Amino acid sequence: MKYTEFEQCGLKRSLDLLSGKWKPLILHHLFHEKEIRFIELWRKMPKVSKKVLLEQLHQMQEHHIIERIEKNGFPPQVYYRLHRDTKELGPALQILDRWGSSK
Amino acid sequence: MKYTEFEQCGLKRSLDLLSGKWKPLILHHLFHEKEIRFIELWRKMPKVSKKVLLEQLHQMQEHHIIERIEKNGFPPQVYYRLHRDTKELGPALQILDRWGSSK
DNA sequence: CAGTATCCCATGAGATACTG
DNA sequence: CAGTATCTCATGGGATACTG
Repeated sequence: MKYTEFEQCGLKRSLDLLSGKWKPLILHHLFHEKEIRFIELWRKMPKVSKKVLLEQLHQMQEHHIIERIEKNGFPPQVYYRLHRDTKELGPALQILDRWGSSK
Repeated sequence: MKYTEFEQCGLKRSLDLLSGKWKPLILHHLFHEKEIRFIELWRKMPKVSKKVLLEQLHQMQEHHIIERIEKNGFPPQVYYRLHRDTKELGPALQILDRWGSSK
């Protein structure tokens, strides 16, 4: 994500990081469940292809918005949860959630 | 903006409405200045084409995020300001602004 | 189960010129 | 000054099949 002199606006940065077709939904679920297994998350979002859901998750990992936890064994078990820093956003996201529901 | 059964999440709705390449910046300016003339706003964002800036503004109008005020005369004078409802977002956007600056 | 590899397409946004 | 009209292109995301 490029970040030039004219885009040094924290708000833009945040919205860029949090937007994306499925990221808000992912956040929504992770704020409710704390830790979700990949397959569970996928089931809650039936219209995304696995590829795209993984893309979104990987981007969010890169940006330290979520964390990936792998538990060894077969079949593989992978969980996702919010990153520490992201929890600060709780109050903000709640306001947005309410505001968005009335729009 | 389509809004199907699987996307009925206020957070998604909000982020969809507020994101867009230049919308966060527009919000940033309007939260600081209350009312800005189009040409002024454009000058503060030198890298957008007029067409695109207008597109973003018009979408934000449609979604009742901002208001357009036209003052008669020639040359035309058009101002933009936040819509009432949008001001509720102040606290949320501030959190996001701070968070985004540290990312 | 979790993740990759391909191929395809719609849409957002850039450049530029024009108008009332 | 504010706004429209064209044309162009990158990229985000969809469908599907495959792998460790």
